[in-house]
Amino acid sequence: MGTERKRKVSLFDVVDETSVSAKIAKSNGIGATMNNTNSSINGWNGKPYSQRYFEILEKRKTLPVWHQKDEFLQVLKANQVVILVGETGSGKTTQIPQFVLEGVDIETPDRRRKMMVACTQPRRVAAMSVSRRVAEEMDVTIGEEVGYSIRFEDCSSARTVLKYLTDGMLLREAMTDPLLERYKVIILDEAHERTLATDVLFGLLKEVLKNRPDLKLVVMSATLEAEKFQGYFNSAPLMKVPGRLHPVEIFYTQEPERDYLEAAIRTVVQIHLCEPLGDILVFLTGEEEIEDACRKINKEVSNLGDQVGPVKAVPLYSTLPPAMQQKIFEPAPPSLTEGGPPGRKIVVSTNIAETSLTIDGIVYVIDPGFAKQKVYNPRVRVESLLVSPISKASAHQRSGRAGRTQPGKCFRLYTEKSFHNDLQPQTYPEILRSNLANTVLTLKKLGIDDLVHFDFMDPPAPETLMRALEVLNYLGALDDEGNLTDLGEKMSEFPLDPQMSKMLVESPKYNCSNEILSISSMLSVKGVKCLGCHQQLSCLGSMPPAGMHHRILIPNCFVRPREAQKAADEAKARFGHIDGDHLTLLNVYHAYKQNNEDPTWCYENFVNHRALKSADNVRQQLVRIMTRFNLKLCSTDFNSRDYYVNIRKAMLSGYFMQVAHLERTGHYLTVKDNQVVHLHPSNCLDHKPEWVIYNEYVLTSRNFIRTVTDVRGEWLIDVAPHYYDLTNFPQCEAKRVLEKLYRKREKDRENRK
DNA sequence: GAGCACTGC
Repeated sequence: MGTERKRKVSLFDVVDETSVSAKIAKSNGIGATMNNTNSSINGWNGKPYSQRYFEILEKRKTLPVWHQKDEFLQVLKANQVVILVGETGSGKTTQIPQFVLEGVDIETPDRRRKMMVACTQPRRVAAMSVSRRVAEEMDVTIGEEVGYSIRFEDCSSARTVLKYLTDGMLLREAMTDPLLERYKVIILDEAHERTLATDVLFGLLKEVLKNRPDLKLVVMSATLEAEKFQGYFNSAPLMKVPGRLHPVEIFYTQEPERDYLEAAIRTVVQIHLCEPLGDILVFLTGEEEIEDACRKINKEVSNLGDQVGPVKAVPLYSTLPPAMQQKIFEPAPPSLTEGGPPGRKIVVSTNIAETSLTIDGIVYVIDPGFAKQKVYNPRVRVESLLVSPISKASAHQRSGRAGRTQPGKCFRLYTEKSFHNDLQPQTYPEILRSNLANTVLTLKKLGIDDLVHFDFMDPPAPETLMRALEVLNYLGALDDEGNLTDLGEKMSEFPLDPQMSKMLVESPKYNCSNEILSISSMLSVKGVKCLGCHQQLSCLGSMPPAGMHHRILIPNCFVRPREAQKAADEAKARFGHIDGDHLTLLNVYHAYKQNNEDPTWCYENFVNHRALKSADNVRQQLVRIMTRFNLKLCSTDFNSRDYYVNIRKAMLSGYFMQVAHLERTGHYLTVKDNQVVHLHPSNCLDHKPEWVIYNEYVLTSRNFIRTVTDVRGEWLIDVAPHYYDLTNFPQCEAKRVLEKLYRKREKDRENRK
């Protein structure tokens, strides 16, 4: 205990910088080489430094983190794990990895190859853009000494010494390289976001560090949670880097607000009337609410007459197409009259503006204190979205958005008392809010056998883990002892849910892996709903003219513009397969390929070209994995009666736990769980099948099952007899039907004899 | 006859 305390304190002691850097330079190969060679030559690629390098270097020297370089390297040298806390603007994401490269010896006995430094990011765009920036700072070509790796794109080479990658990607790498032996230092950035992948990496790295004394870990985080990290990593030293944000004044309401939407709009108008120039950022929970608020804001302000400056309220949410998202970067509208009051831009956004997207020029933030958050109910195995209060950390992050370019103000639409008493300190980490079937499969593949004693920073509910183990056991990925089976090994390699991976691995047995690949890919692309005209969506046209926004719906890949609903429905009907939505998706994919992936064809047929292109991309990745396992790519003859039957049976091999039965009352009940569900109205069935297989269960205005296909009761007992074992089945109508089917099967067998 | 916080492999 005494030594730990001493170690922590020493971090904040004044360090004699010259002696430290001298020691560091002496103690390692790279730093020494770089210091000793002519400073006009880049030690990484042997080329002379460009003029730009020195220009950027001057800017780098002004970053807060720059002044703690020697201190950081000293701490890193003395410890295996270092926790670094730095607020926005400290420069930690770009600079710390470069410091590491200077201070740590990455040479290997094989002089031709060096070890790497990895820096993880929760988002792809960040991995890409930060690595580009750092390559520029180091004056090297992106993809050479500095690279990045994200799904579908590995921009790195044998020369790469610093690699930015998504946290999910590092986890994938760990599956083939369990000790992460290519890396000398791993930096987990944005650790406070606590993504599922980061949380799994925490536990995994804690194990790996024991077996790799030469490996070092740097955990970088933005907020208060640092002490929790410190506790988790055996009192690793903590270093703090100041941020560079302007001060933000916080205001609370005197009384709780009954209607936060109304209060938010009222606050926007008040700011606009009373506060100096500067743009406003409003946080709301979802698309519908955001569009509504934008309309109301624009209307209310224009009703105030021309004594008041004009406003432009722009929506921002992830499913808005990129071209529409660009609108948030347009300048505020000019004053209506010469010398009249100036205009103001108002961005109304979901949580996307909290972390993923930064908008400069925001001076005012309005925070009603809510966000839609994923919750998982292990009992019914359903994930759903709930509007719930945000955490203190989240509120802090939101207010910080007001101080990026100048001092700002944040209006919290709740009382100060409520902030202190009601808000949780941190957002519940994702691992506590998710279905963990896929995570458990990954952990098993990573060699973690004892999940109960795995060192999670926040252990998930035992019931969630039990559910995950149960699902994987039913799927045959784990045996009864909980060990990974050969099937499970293969399944874990697919970047998909276990049900879908199982269906893919089994599909050659049903002689339809080509078709199952297409369906899986189509199911993997998310729907895009957006505003704008049809032209724009089809990727053919440009932005719609101002004021010409129509509401458009695209479930999965289908486009349905409000002004052409009938034509769109007719187009969809042409692809429709009466036996179900999965088969309809297959038809769309086939038609897309037959028409040479032509965007014009997509436009004419009301399908989203972008979605199909991305499905095709996913498909190629899945094909590569199938080929690696020697899983046959095959199809049943299209003219055979079994063509669709085989596909539907193959689907059941993975989704036999997602089946609903039509009761005599006319309602569907999910099998075993006996939940009342309704076919989602987007389905293309022309009848109500007795048994349906569904892709997802969504809780919205009612319990819906979405993307459904007709299956036969007989297939259930053929494909998944272990799950449809009636000795372990709740009393219900479905059970009685299945009993009959089993009896019929018995009789048939006797007759044949 | 309805509706999608945000990521990631």
